[in-house]
Amino acid sequence: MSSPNILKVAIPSPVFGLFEYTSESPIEAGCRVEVSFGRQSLVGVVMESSQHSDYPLEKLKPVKACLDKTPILPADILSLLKWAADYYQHPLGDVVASALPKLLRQGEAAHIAEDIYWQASELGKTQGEALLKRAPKQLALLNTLLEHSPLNADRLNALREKWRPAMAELVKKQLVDQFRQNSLPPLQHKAVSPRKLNTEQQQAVDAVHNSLNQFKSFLLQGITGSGKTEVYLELVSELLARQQQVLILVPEISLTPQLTRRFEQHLGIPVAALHSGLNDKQRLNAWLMAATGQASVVIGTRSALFTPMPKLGMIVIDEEHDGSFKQQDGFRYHARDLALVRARNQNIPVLLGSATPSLESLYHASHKRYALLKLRQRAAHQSSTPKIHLLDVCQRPMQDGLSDILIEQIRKHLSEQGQVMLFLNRRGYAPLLMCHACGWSTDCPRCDAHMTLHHHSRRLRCHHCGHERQAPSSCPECGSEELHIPGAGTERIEVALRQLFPAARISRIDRDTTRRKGELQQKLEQAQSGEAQILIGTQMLAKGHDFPNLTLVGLLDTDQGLFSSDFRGPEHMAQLIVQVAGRAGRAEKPGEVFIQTHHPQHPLLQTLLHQGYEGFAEAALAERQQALFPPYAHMAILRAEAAQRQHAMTFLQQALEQYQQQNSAIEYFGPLPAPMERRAGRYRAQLILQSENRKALYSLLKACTPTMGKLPGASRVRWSLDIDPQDVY
DNA sequence: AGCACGCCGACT
DNA sequence: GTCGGCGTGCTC
Repeated sequence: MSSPNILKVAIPSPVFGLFEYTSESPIEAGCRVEVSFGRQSLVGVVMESSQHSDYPLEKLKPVKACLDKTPILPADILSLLKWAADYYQHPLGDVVASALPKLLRQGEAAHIAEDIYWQASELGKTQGEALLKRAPKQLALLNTLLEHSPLNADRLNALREKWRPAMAELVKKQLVDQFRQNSLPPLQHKAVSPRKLNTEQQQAVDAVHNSLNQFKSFLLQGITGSGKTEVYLELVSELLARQQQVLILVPEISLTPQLTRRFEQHLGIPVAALHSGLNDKQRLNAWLMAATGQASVVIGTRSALFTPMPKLGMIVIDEEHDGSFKQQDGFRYHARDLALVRARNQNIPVLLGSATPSLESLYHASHKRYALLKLRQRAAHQSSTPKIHLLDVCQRPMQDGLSDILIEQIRKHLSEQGQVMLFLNRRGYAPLLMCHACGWSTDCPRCDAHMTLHHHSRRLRCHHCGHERQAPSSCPECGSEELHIPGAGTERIEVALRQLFPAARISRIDRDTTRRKGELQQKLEQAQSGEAQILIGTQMLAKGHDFPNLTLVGLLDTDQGLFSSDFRGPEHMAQLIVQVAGRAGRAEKPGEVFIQTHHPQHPLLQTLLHQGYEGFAEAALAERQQALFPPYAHMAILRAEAAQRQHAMTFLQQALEQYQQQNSAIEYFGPLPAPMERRAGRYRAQLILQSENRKALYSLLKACTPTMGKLPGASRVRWSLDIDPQDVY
């Protein structure tokens, strides 16, 4: 009898380190195993197998079952996950779990589900047109099949509506063959029309092209409308010709469907999309298609970074400055940063694209860590950069957050058949309700925040914890009926606009009006078709959408962004302004942008206006350097929340003392209560760690984090460590 | 995170 | 006398 195999297994549980099990037969790293863990049964992933164990052999349990014959996570993904768990100091089991689709986490078989496919038959190909003269719907469907076949229900739904009755007829007439199979049928590539690239686009393509099959990072900085997507398309097409795969990461607010369609149309191949709109089964299928190499292109949000791709040749991060690449809870990784690690491990290029690159990326570009590729020209159908006006609203007549000048401009642009887009980063009707007689206001009972008034539902809602109640019609403190409604949110703007422009078609796009699935998509299409004349929305309207008829953009309140307490506040504000300004204007219709502010002399606005985003970035980076903020220093935040303020603070104090015993070159700020201390009834505090020496910070955290839970105060708090935090909130 | 064990208050 | 509150500790 040979000695049993010892497996080191990553368990989906918040404990640091691996757990060892025995197995009669050897099991490869990357396979899932079912194991008993304490009293529960869990699905874990084998990370290593060996013949030796430091743990007493008789205490090891045998694995209950091996779920995969071959690894579902290949060696390159396993090593990326190990690296990430170490860098972000997060339990490996949890990290590994986040790389798997839910169904695989639950132990489902790693097979692509059997599906029904339809394909034009020989008869259909030759006789279809003649036989279907009097059945135009069936003929149209048959033509779709001839162009794209074979197709399954998912893809047919994407291409046509109400196709099932016609399909049934076609099958009955034997013009279409129907068959089941559990893998994607061989793809039919359709002819791809060549893209016309301008000089800069071609130079960008060439630069990346010359670095295929080696690790190199590129920052593609292209102003809005300069055709970054064309560059991606050209490169992807080149990689497809080399039989390689491409991974494209996009921000969370769903641009995926548009981009997916565009890639499918231009490349003539199905693209595996991994975004929030999928159900578990679809997600698993898309993941498996990528992992088996059947899907050549994967477009997905943050977590798609961990998709196994055996022939990966390039990674693209679109809108690389976007905050949604950073996970904000649990395993707090940054998909853009990890994409660089993956590309380096696999020796492939990585392309970061943005009109407004993050200051980090510009910093890396200026230190030659990234090659900078610039697209300065707008494509032919685009107009020159729009004209930007700072609108000083001090002392000006305002109506529900709209200044008289802006209202006049809206009127003018509407009369000239232009489309208008207004931004306000505050949803609801008004940020609070206030008693004119006694000063009472609608404070949330569970948070240090006001409850927002929602006019339509006559309710008050806290946007931080979800607490909700009926809006009172008189003051609950003094009974006065004189309730003051200060400030404006998107809902109020919408109401005001409907009164001012009763004939205009107005569409509001924020979290309240796009709650249901597909609603955002539908509203955006309405906006793109020009059906909506005035669009009012929050940030979600700002991301990457093209509105062909848009001539006027208004930013209704920039002041909150100018004085944000977060060190990234100015950067985000500048990116928002540049991104939305870029949406305005076309060749025949120049665009105009109006920025309402009480602080037109603010240096951020002045620099941005006169020196552009690059001038702003340079100034902002100089400020970061002075204050020793990232990217000039490395930062981590230890956060804690508890039912009592003192519990959170005490725990962080204990952690600080533990850190200080290590004697590193680290600066500490805190422990301090969080900027909004109370949220959902819990008190939050934070301890900021900062150092110019990344290694020092890393080894300090590595030494302390795994035992952090053993501190005496730890049981009273929920704590988390955020490496390279996005926000200092 | 689960899920136990464990030692003190108000119920049939 | 028990049911159950959540503090504490462990999981190969």
